[in-house]
Amino acid sequence: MEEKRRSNCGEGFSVLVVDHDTTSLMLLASMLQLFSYQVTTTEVESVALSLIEEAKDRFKLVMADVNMDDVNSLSFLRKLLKMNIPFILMSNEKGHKAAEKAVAYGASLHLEKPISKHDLKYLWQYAYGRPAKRAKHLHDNELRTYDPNKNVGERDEQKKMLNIMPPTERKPRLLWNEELHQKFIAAITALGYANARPKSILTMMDEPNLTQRQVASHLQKHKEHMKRLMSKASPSELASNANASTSIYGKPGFLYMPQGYYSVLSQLGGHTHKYLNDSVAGTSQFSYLAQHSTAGRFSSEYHNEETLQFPNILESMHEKQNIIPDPSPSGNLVYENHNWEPWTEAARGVAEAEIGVRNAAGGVTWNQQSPELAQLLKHLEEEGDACGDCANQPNPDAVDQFCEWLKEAIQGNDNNP
DNA sequence: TACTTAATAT
DNA sequence: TATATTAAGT
Repeated sequence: MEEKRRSNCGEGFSVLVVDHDTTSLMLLASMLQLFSYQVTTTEVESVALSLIEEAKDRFKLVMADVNMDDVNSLSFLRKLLKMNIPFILMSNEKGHKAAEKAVAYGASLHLEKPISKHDLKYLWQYAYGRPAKRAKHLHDNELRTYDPNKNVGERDEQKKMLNIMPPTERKPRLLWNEELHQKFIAAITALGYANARPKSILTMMDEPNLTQRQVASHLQKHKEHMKRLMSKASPSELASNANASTSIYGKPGFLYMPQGYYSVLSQLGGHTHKYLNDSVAGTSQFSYLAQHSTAGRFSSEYHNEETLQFPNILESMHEKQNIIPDPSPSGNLVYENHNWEPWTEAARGVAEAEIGVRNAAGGVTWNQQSPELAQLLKHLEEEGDACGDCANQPNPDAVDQFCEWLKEAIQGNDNNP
């Protein structure tokens, strides 16, 4: 009964055996057949290759006893790796050294000769390894690829063979805590969204333990987040953006600022936002903003009322877009170019949504239904440059100019409903 | 090469 | 779920 169960555990599993020594080749082949493996044999690597090429997916596994100091044999192994065919290396050599060498060349396993039946029973499991990956990691000296699906015995065997530590001792994955994320945001803000590339972000962040890939991954998620925010928060806004325009100061729901004022607003930074929130505390006027900025886990985790990033978003979106007043009599704003990347579009939408405050109906009247801007203006005129703990104080003149513009914007919008 | 995106793995 | 990696394309 034992014999019967053993006899079909390799059922339909096709193995190619390569061994210069005909005797051991035949011996192994017959043992494999005991377990119902489909066996093909050859003494020569080149024949093995042509057999593989004949039917690409035929062999799930290659077992080979090759001379690892031989150039031909090594190129054979390399080709196996390239084709992602797992292979097991066999040799008469004993001990860790041989095994280590074998695995370094990408072998899924090293078997010492003579091969026993016991070695072969679960051979098929090695077909699911990823030799190329394993080999590559070995070269990096960071073996992270234990197969947790292997049973304990095999794992131990592998561990012994490789003389390396278990996965629990691998480096823990990076946690993007708020501080790190803020650093990331600061970097892409400084670079400008349009120029924010993983490499430059990483340089800017100056975090020695951070890798470019990690930054790239985070950047990807960040972009997706911006997109999501955009589609959730203002589903119809892009459409109305495209054609509606009511004054030189904005389209419905939005306030567009000339170039010079972005940096002012940026430098006011969180203070601006905090003021706006505080100043309307208890009113529902800013409920949209609050809802918006805390929607979803990402924002609530990284943003609070004091750390919203919208001025920075505005600044950087401007770098790319160069929004200018249209000199034409219609007075409409135009964009110099329209090649926003989708996610930049999203960032812009978020920023605009937070500057231009919408009422429940989705429209805006700056001075009547959005007292925040008027209050901001009032605040700036009264306290202007008294920015207190503000690290990078805006130029007072710039603030004055901004106030002027803001005043006009409020009135102008009123004049052009 | 460095980058992006989508898909998938962990 | 968040982060990491891969695949495939520019």
